[in-house]
Amino acid sequence: MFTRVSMMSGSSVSLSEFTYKKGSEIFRENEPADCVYQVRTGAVRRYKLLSDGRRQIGAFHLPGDVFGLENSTLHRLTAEAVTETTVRKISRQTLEDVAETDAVVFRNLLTTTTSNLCHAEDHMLLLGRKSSMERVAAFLLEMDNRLTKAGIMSLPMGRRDIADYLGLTLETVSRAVSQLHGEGILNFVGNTQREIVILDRRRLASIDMPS
Amino acid sequence: MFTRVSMMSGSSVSLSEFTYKKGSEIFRENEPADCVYQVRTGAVRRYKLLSDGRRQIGAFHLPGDVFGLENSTLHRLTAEAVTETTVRKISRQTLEDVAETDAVVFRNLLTTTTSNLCHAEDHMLLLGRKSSMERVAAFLLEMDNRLTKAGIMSLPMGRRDIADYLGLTLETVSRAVSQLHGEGILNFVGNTQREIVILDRRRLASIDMPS
DNA sequence: CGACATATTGATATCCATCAAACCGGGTGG
DNA sequence: CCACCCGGTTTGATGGATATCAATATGTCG
Repeated sequence: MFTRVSMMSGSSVSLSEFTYKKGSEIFRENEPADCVYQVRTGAVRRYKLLSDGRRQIGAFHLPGDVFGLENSTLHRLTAEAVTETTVRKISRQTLEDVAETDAVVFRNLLTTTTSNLCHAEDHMLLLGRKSSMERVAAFLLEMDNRLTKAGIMSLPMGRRDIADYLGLTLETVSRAVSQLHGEGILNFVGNTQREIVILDRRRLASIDMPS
Repeated sequence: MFTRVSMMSGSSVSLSEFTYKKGSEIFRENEPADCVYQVRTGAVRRYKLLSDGRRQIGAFHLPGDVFGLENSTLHRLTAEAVTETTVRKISRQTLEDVAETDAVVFRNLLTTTTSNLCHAEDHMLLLGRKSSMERVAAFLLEMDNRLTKAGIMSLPMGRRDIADYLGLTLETVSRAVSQLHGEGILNFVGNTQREIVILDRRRLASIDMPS
């Protein structure tokens, strides 16, 4: 479970792998941020809650993504495994010690944080200004880019998670997907509603970004 | 106009001050990101546009704030002066050279980026899940924290900017502010609608975060 | 004072949330 | 193997919050 891994720079940090069952919590908002994580398999949702239960998922993390890097000593969102998920866990302190002396590691920290910021900025535009159909189209294209293999996209998350990511209700998401199916833009494969083939990326993209 | 400023660490970088007239553009989305900026006086809005004119302001930057730090070589939002604004401009290359050898400077870069991410994460919750009244209350409290002097908050931005920040229309913002005024939670002073006294922060906070 | 920008207020429309019911697949146990 | 249940999804009917359209008011600047 413990290994030593070089960080492309001569330095190395110890890290360990963990597996989380579907739905289990990885860390909670306002918990001490002791570790940084990298997804190996599965998927993670990071979200904020209001006291009455309203939830906003800020990001999904898929294999390769790094998350849990915080400024303060506390996590600012809760992280949960969407499906069975394995992660690499790196002690924050260890990482910072290495970063202190290794500019490449430090630059990677900055790059990771900046790309999270990038994503958040795009997502604010979606949440503040896009229609429900535009949101769903944007979501499908995002996931298509990140996890399509052999033309089939197998979504790890259910309609509820998608809705809470897009700032919609699950019914609205379902209706939008049904409509796209009816218009021949996507198809379902297998017997779950989570395996999707996008037939017409061009048309999806024009829904996302109306010209 | 040019000065040398120590960065709390023995290093120094050259920087220069610029003034932008109300409404003028500081940089545009997808322009090369050559410089990093710090607001000295005034206010800056950073936003994204859709092709049909819908606008989402991702953040307002007030005196002291750093903005324009990007991952790639391109800016990802457009920045404009909300009012007459002066900024300090630092060459990105210079900053990176210094950061290379000075861990304190590098850490400041990371801290700045992370606090921008922090703000974006809070704002996604607002945009995705809060009602119009909750958004306006949250906005007033945010601005109150950041720029109230002597009990009076003088908003640099108009209703249109507030609306585009909150993902609402300007009419909805205006109605919410009027309602808060009618309920005795805030008052206007002077003869503009931009100078506001918050009379009851407790009540505003309970609107923002319903318990 | 007059012209223009900005803000408020009112009337109506629309998109999406809410409430509700049916559907579907998967697992469990008889 | 089938009956049942259960979580997740789809689909339908209705309502409500906010957008839109429009008019008036207020403030700013020449």
